[in-house]
Amino acid sequence: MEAYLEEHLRAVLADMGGAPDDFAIAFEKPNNPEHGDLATNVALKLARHFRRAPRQIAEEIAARLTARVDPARVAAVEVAGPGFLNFRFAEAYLTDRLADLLAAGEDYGKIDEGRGRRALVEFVSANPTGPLTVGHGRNAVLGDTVANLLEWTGWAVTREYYFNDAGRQMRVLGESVRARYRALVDPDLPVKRIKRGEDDFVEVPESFPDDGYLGDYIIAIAEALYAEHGASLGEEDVEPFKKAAEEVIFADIAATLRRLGIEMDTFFNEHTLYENGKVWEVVEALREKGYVYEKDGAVWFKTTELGKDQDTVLIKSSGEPTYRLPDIAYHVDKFERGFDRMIDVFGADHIATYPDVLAAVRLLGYDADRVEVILYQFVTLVRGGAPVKMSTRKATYVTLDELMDEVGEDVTRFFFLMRSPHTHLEFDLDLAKEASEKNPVFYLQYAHARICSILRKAEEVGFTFGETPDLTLLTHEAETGLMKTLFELPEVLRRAAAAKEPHRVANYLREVAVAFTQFYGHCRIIGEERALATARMHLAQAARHVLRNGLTALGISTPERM
RNA sequence: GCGCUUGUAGCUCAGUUGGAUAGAGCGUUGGAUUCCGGUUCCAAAGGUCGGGGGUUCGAAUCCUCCCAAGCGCGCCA
Repeated sequence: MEAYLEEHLRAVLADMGGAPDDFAIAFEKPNNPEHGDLATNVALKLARHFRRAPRQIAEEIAARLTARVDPARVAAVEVAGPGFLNFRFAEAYLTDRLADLLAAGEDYGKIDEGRGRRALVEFVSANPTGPLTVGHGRNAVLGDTVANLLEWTGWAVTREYYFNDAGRQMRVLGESVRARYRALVDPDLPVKRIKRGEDDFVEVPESFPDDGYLGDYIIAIAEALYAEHGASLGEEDVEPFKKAAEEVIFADIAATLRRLGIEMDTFFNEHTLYENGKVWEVVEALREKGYVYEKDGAVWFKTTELGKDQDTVLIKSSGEPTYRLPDIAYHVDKFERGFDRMIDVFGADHIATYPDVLAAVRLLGYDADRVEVILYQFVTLVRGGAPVKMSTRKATYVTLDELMDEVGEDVTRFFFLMRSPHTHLEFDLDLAKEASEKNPVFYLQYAHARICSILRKAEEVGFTFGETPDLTLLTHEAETGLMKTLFELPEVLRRAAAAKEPHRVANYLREVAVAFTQFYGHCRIIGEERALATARMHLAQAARHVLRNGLTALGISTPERM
């Protein structure tokens, strides 16, 4: 419709003496229904160009446009306010689109904008040092849902998890397990106390690292090792302990993700970047460009020349790279794999690192604009009205699994999605548990279940989808209102995907549910005469498709009964 | 001190490319319902869009200064 109107509008403007060459015509959906179905401000924009009052220009455009457009599509062109042009759609246009929606069914909302192009979404990317926490949850759900949205808009998407199992973190993890294991082998070994928080101490074996991981899962891993190997594990080598911990923890992470409906396509181990030499190639390439130098035995990246106030270290004087270097090499690898778009999801604490990575990638000749970052603000967990400090190492966290146990998988996903990624998310655990019955996700699922119930019942009393409906019977305000809301789905999904903001879909679905309940309140199906009932059945079915497709894109289930 | 993000109703948050009377949920108050699912609906009250200045036909939205909060600013990741 917008393309149709734009075409005629441009023709009209040409007749009136022409608009500037680069003149953009924008349409918007008015908030106020009295302002029609679509509006444009072209007359306001052109006031200066034509040197006439906007209102006067609008009148002339409206008159010329009315003579051109097909009355079966556009019922009215009106001038309002300071010079807006408001368009009112013809009923026939609505029913045609409803038929299209019903024909598309479970594919309604899919567009092929990204057809033939490949996107990589990298998310979660937590090192396997412990179970996923609430903080990871926002990352996981955002990444997966953005991937879904890209798929709905035609992209071929790869979901990737990047991790490092060779660094210091992992060594400490192995040492933590080993210390617990030793205590099992010899319960009489001396113990010490580690401070976990204010007046909160934990008793650990003496060989336990001071910055070790205190979670109970470490003890469980040690117990499993003891059960399997007895006292036979060589205690000097930390490797078997690390390996065992990594395996167990990764399996746990994968299970948590699966529970959330997330299936990764690839797991990328940072280690491969050392094995294939990519890391050193990056250093040399940057050195050739003149952006690398050595000082104090370390290798530095001249980020000051890129606008930062300090240079950054790529390789420590110990010879060990900092995380930044493999990060750069990793992104180079992504480019070499030929992705058209690369999306990184990470928390606000990583804000400082990615400009370096992008700058390096750009220096190496890649189009850094293809790398997009979803930077989400932190989740503050609130329990009993007070914020909970969370640390994986100190095991003072709430795991994602615990959260799902408490509020359910669908609520967990929806909760992380209903707000813009760049606002701080206050997660009140007590409220989340207690309010589960009035949680917005239930409202949406309930609307869907109710539609299913109505359709079941309608079929029981003899109405059927086999009959071709006469959709022109749908003229009630609640019916046309519902239709107009339903038709927004493709555009909402497109914009949500483009902006990488799933919360737009969540907000929209609420509008759909509201529009449906209004329809439900005013228009009955069972009890109406056959033709009208059949038409309304189809409208309800259309609402069901939209709710289902939208919720599916968000990764949320759509039960037929609740 | 510098950088990024945020500041909108009592609370939690939407607000698209600068548009018309700034919206929703929760909460509060009042009301509806013999009904296809009461996990429902309707209505009211509630606003200095953090503050000042600027840009223009028009600003919550863009620019600038100030205030406040979160995060970051390491040869940790």
